[in-house]
Amino acid sequence: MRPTVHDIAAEAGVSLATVDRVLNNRPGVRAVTRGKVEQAIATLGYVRDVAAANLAKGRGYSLNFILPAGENSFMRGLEAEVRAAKAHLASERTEITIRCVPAFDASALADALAEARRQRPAGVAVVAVDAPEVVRAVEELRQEGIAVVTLVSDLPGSTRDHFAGVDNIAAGRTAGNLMGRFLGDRAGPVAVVAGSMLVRDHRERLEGFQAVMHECFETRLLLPVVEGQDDAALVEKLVGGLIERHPDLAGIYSLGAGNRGLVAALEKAGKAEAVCAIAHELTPHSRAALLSGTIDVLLNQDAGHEIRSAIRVLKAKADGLPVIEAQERIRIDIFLKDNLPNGQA
Amino acid sequence: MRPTVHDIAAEAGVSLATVDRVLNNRPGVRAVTRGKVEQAIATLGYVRDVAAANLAKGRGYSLNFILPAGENSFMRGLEAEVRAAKAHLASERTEITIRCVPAFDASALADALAEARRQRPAGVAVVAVDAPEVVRAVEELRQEGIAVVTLVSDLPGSTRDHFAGVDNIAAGRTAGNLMGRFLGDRAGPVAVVAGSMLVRDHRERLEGFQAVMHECFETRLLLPVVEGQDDAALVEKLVGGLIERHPDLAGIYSLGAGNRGLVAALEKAGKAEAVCAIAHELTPHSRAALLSGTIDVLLNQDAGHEIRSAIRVLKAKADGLPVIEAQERIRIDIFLKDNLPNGQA
DNA sequence: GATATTTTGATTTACGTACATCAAAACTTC
DNA sequence: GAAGTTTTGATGTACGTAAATCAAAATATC
Repeated sequence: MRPTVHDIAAEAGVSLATVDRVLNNRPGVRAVTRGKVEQAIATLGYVRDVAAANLAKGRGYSLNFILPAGENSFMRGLEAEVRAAKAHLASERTEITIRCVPAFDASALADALAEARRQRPAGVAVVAVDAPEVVRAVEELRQEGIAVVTLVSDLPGSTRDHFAGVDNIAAGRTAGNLMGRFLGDRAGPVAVVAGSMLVRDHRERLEGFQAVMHECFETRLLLPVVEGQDDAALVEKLVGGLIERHPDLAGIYSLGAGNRGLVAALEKAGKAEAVCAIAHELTPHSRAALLSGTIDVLLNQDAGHEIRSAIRVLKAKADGLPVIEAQERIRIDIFLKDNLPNGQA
Repeated sequence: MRPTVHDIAAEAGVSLATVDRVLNNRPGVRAVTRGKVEQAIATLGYVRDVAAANLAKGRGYSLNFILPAGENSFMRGLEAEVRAAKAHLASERTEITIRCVPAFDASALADALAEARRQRPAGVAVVAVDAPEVVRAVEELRQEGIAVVTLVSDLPGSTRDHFAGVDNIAAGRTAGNLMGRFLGDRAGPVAVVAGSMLVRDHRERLEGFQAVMHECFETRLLLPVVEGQDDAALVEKLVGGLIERHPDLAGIYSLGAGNRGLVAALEKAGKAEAVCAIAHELTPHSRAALLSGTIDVLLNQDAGHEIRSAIRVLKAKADGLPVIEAQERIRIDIFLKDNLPNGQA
């Protein structure tokens, strides 16, 4: 049987009340007595039963998730994962609230954060927009002792407790490495389609991609970046133009959303096979394109992992517990058609 | 506030005892009354507080892990992850016991399973050896209501509750796809080094690799498989021989262990750059070789994820709860030097 | 050595659920 | 409608910890 507080009291030769004072570091215990209790804890190997403790404290965790609204299928997938976690955690004294705000709108996000603060949750997870007013709103949350985790897109310059997302520079480098190797000696330039250079993760992916191309495949011509605003129709038009202007186009790296447009343009031009296409995020559409061969590689961040990691971290921070960084690292999934998971998404 | 059993009783206009009878489906409740209670549960949105319930039940989970002994660094990594989980779960009424048995020894494994049965744990996780006596031992555990999860290597033909490991056919296919694409038009044959064809996961990786090479890169010559017994010295000798006999060797797929030998042979022959090497499992050595460029791709299964998944599943099964298969799928990590995690391992 | 102060003990209640007991009420059945 | 059976209520204890109260003991202060 695991030792309880009673066992500690007996072992240390003190009362239950004193053990409680030591365990919850309340005042009124002499150093000698505290030592005896700590000794007993050590020899018996006592560990506090967190479930019982939370029950006694009447503690619950209330968490707020703030996500961008809109059609972005990755974000909608994220939201679905939050809802799934919410259902699952209902039995574990954890209550989750979801709030959607217009995408890329810093002031709307700052307002949402201010409102979250009024609800005094234990923690807030937010897909950050990189702007000063957002940083300020986060700081105010932190000052009230509310834990903050940034999700997918980080907020440097703030004191957020943690970032639950992938290393986008590494993602871009990975795309560059694969592009360079897949093309081998084949001639022709490589194009890059971004969503918007205003978004931090896109900037970082581009940075990584260009770095590797310059370091390792310096003879390959990189065309100037075009911005598709994560909009399928615009992406299709832009990629169509690229193919027309560069009939020998060898590869395309699409580091934002709007993959439907990318796929449509490649297939209409009959370039599905000839052009090596690397894109981001596994969705039903991108999955189909990977299987058909139009897309050659998909880089992905697992939304479910990000959400569950964010929740674990928020709870730990709310309890003042340490976080195991290695366990919370979100990996970059590389999907070829041969290692696609069978399930949904 | 979340509703409690008391709220249900009040809402349904029955006593606490009746609510309890319904919740834990004990006998002695008329259908009408049961209906009233269920209605109240639905309207109030009651969810049982599992922490409080476990506390009341005095329930704890005792889990047994049975792993292969020996020098295999992947297995030692697994064991380290089990120990880490054990420490972490001490505060959550979960007790983990680890037992190591000689590798590839079916009867020793069957004995260990029989002994585990005597301890009557809630669940057992085991790295299976694919043999009839092991299947029998697993069946006996299952008949006593003990949950069983196979780890890393599955046990088809048994009624184990779950397999926590990667799809090794997909892993082999992935290796084949990458090998074919990385080589492109470069001439030369490809060699495969396995550990032993007696081991199921090695057989499956080989099967996947060969399938893709034949389907998609049919002009590429595949040399006959050599078996290195997961032994670094033997692997080094075998690979050295391959390089001598085939000066134009283009690629090597090492689907087992003994990567140290692979790396040594390639580097001694001055073929570190020329030969495309794909191997399995991220260890300090393979990591270094990936960074230096001797190994081009590492496929990996995350030991920590496998262990934590096994624990979640065992607990769920012990409670008779459903498992979210999508959440428990163990992915195949593909590591290039650009997306290596920073941490340990 | 009397008084003030700090430290400790003993005891109680609470958290939300499980489980047991015994009595009371509601039904069957003939 | 009496006897038997099933259903329901009322109540208490337990799980391991938190938190509070008040009294008792130990120590410090002058």
